[in-house]
Amino acid sequence: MSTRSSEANEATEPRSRDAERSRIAILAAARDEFAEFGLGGARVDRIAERADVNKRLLYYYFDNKDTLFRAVLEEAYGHIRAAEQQLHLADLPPADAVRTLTEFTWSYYLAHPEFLTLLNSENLHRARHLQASTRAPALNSPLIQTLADVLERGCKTGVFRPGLDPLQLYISIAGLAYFYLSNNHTLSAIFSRDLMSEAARDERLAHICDVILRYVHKG
Amino acid sequence: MSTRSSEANEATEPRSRDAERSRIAILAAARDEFAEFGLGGARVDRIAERADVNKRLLYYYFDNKDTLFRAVLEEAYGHIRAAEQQLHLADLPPADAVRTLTEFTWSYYLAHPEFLTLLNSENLHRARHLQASTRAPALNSPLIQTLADVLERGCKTGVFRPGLDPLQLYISIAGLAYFYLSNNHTLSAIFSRDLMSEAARDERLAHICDVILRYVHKG
Amino acid sequence: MSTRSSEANEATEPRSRDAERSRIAILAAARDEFAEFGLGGARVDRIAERADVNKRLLYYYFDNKDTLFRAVLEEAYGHIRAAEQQLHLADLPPADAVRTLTEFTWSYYLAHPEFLTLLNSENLHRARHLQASTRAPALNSPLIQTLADVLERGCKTGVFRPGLDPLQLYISIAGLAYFYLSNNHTLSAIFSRDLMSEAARDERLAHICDVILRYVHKG
Amino acid sequence: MSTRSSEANEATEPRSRDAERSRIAILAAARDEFAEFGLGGARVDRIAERADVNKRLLYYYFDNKDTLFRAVLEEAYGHIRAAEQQLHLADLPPADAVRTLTEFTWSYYLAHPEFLTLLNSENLHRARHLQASTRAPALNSPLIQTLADVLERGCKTGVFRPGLDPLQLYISIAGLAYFYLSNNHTLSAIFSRDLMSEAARDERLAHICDVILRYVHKG
DNA sequence: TATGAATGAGAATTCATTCAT
DNA sequence: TATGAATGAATTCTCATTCAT
Repeated sequence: MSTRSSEANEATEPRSRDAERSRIAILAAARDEFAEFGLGGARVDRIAERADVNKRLLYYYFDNKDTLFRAVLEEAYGHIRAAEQQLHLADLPPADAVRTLTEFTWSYYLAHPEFLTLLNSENLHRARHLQASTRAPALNSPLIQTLADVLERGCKTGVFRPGLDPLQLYISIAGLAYFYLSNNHTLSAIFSRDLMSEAARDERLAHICDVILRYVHKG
Repeated sequence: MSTRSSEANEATEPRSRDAERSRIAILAAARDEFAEFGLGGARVDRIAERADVNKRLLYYYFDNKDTLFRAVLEEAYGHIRAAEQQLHLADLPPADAVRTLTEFTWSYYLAHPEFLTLLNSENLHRARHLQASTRAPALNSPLIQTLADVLERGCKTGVFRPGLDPLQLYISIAGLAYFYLSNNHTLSAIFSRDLMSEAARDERLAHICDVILRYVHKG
Repeated sequence: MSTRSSEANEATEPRSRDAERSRIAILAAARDEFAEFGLGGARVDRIAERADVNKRLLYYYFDNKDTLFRAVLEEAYGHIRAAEQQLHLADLPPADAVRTLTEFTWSYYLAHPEFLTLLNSENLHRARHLQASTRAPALNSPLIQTLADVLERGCKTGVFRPGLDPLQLYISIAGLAYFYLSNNHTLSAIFSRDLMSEAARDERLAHICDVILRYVHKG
Repeated sequence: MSTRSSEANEATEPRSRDAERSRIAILAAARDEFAEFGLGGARVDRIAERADVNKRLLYYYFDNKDTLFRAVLEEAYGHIRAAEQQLHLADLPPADAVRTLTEFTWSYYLAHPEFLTLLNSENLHRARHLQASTRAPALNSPLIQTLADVLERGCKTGVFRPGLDPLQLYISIAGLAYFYLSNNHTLSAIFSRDLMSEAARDERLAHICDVILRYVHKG
């Protein structure tokens, strides 16, 4: 991200490099800890340990546990938004765009389980960290607009039904993947099935695509 | 159970000394506390306060916080399963049955937000309380079988597509409602919209029904 | 002790029998619990459990934990004193009497490890239960007088040295056995040896007898 | 370690912030508390008070009460072992060496009653702290070897009997002193005598020396 | 004589955070 | 920028004991 300073600079600003490294280590450690135990269950001591920095340093960079959680959250949102941008949905035929988004959502959640638990924690706390975030507006998914455009294109070309709401659709795409993955432990326990086997996962993705595409397609 | 004294007497009784009542009060208080703060954030002291019983009594009836959480969880599952049974889906035409289940799921989650947060907590803990529960197998939703029957009936009468998987369908119905309600705080924050207004809620339910019914219907 | 009532009596005093049985069960359970965990570590709940009586009953028969401990202690002393009486040292030749007492002391401690831990507990508490005991004087070992007689007899017949102090001798006999058995765990740990194997125990007893008899014997 | 400020300054320093000093203060306080009340009866709060440090600090330096007890135990053993080394028994004539060790043991136990109660506590807990101690092997009394050498020397010079076992002898020397001092409260209560008066103590030491020396001497 | 329910005081331990350098 | 030492306020849980029948 930040353009690393040249070696010449290194001599003059040796500490800024370490500083940045420490910050990043702390954030990564905090993300893992919060993801694993939730905000309430996370331990500041463990975060420091994971980051291999002195606990006091956490408070130097971040004011307190909540601020740190907010930073982790912002980064998590930033990360998925950046990935979404890479999909370039606007360049795809409408049906491909919807399928691509659906598959991406599933894959992202699967690859980033921490994102799900972070969101669960934040919702338990009524999104108060997000509300306190100045970066929150920037986290607003521009995807909704992109998706709106896709739906409109699809409608005009006659492949999609008219009147589709991009926000509802987005939430549905997310929900179909999120619930399965986030609640997989209770679901597996209740239904005595392994929902995370490769076969089960493939089956679920196919099902989700089926649900979503049938929903948007005309006729 | 015990012959409760008349209502007139009840007011003057110094302390209940009614085991069953105490147990129930504790469970209800614990459910509320766990729902509001999660397992980690819940405070035993507050549960006792909410239940208006001596803190020590919690440990008399339940061994510890985890056991109490498990009891709450078992009761929560028992409650929704009982409600599901009341739908009598087997007695309805297939399409009505699917719509009824979808609406019920939405309504139940809406009326019982504690169920969602309890499940989130349990998933954060990898369903370890459920796994320790001897009552877990009984919590297995018999609904899946009922739903399988509904789908088969619908298929035979030509209104539903063949090859539908009841478990996938059930998870989708749940997921479409769950995600919206459980994550409403972050979603509202990110999209700067009030997703819980009556209009928004009605709209979401309509959308969900639309998604599900289009998915199951033939053609 | 108490002459059990005849069957005829049983009908008229059925409860006194159960009562006595409960008392005895409590005492036995308390003895085991105190022996295993010490006074501080003993748990009233566990004593009730061990005795298979309601916890409230402990307080019916004994006022509190300390009183119960005192009763256990008194019984323990009474038991060893009674056993000592059975030795009939006065009827034995002096040397035999000393050896018999030494062997008995070792054997008794070995067979009644609870006696050692009870005494340790009581000493940790500066013998305050014993001081509060009205039965304490009766626990005074009449053995000291008997031993004094034995020593005098031995002295007169020329087998023992003159001037031996029966109390010192008694304490030495006890100490040589007590320390080995009471501290066997730390000794075993420190010296990496199993001091409680049969061979080790036999060896110790032989050593103790050797020490004591050499001490009392003339020349 | 850290250059301690002058004594003049010491008085004005608000809080020590001297790790080593805090650790030592805690250990000393813990030793006294454990000695007085046993492991079970000791209170973490009181230890902190005695040490004049924040209770939380105990957990900073020692993980928990058991670990603290182990540390106290290790130090207590280390202390007596160090003192034993100072006796230089190898440099004394055999008979003097045995007498010196006997007198030292008595004196040490008399001056360090905490050592006795600590051992009693540890034995009540079946030496589990010692077994968990990595320093335990180092606590193995090298005295046994020294004593073995003394006995051999005495045997060769004809003053001691052959075949004496140094471990048995060591345990006997310890036991004769230990029992009298550790159980002095119950013994005093039972025999209605003050066993701790100066005269009584001198008498006991003389008796012990007599017993031990008669045992080792030839003829 | 017996018992299930209830409790206040206190126990060890945890935790986020600050101090002092 | 970094850190070891220190802390107050909880937090879960325990324990002997009493209540009410």
